[in-house]
Amino acid sequence: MNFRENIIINNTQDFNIIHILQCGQIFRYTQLSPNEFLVYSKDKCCKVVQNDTNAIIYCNDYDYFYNYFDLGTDYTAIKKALMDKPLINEAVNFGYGVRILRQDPWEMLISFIISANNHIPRIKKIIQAICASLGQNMGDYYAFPTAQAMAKMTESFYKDLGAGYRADYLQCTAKMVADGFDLNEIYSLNSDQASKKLQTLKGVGAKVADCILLFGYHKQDVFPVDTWIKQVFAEKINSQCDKTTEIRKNLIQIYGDLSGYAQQYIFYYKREKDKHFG
DNA sequence: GGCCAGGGTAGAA
DNA sequence: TTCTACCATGGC
Repeated sequence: MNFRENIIINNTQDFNIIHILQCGQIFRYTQLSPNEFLVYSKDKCCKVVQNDTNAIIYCNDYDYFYNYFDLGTDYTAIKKALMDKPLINEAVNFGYGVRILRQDPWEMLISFIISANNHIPRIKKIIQAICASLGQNMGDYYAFPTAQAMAKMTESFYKDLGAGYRADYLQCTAKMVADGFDLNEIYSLNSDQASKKLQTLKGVGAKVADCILLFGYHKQDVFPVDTWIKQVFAEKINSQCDKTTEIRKNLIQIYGDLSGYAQQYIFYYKREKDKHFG
């Protein structure tokens, strides 16, 4: 692949590509070597090389990927502000290089509909299959397909790709967006209003809406509560309460406008710990 | 081979 | 408004 531009990041305390890619916010990337990754967004692609002293993003659209990796945000300050809050210290020390990517709302919408009650490896596989069959051929890879391209396909098409009972959600939601559901309007709404609007789309409930708002619209006052977060909440805060809405309300009360960041550090920490230490 | 996954929907109460 | 049964699939 040919890249004309590069972005050099000298502060590796606030940028670690492994933390960024494995904290559950993105499903389209491939590992080339222990420290080299290809990352895909919409119809674009970049290569990230992580070293001890710096990280380099090779791309063909400097501005897009500067914004995509949220390089204008001071994560040192965010981590400092989070550190005096409960539960977060170990998680931030572990996943210090996490950043919340500014991804495409439409891509997040489809990706997190697929994520419902699903495993991450399988989510990646289904998204890859959708791109390969409906996305524009970019030569070395496939773009994420448009709503129009996805709306043309039938439910059984998505079933054949392995989407299971989410096939119907994908078809319906793609058609609604292709028919004029305005994803840009969400930017101007507050998180509660935005969540309600997103939940009028099929396959989008409270948790999926939170993920779309956090990863697609960079709204930080939301806290996606999945099974992993539920486990942490039960272990560390309150084992009696298992109602998702109550857990979410509690966590947002603790972390406020930094909820989205806190969620990512905690999610990454919990999953990696379980992966390596059972 | 059974358990579980970045949960949501429809229908009941 | 809140609670339940049910949902397809495959990684582990």
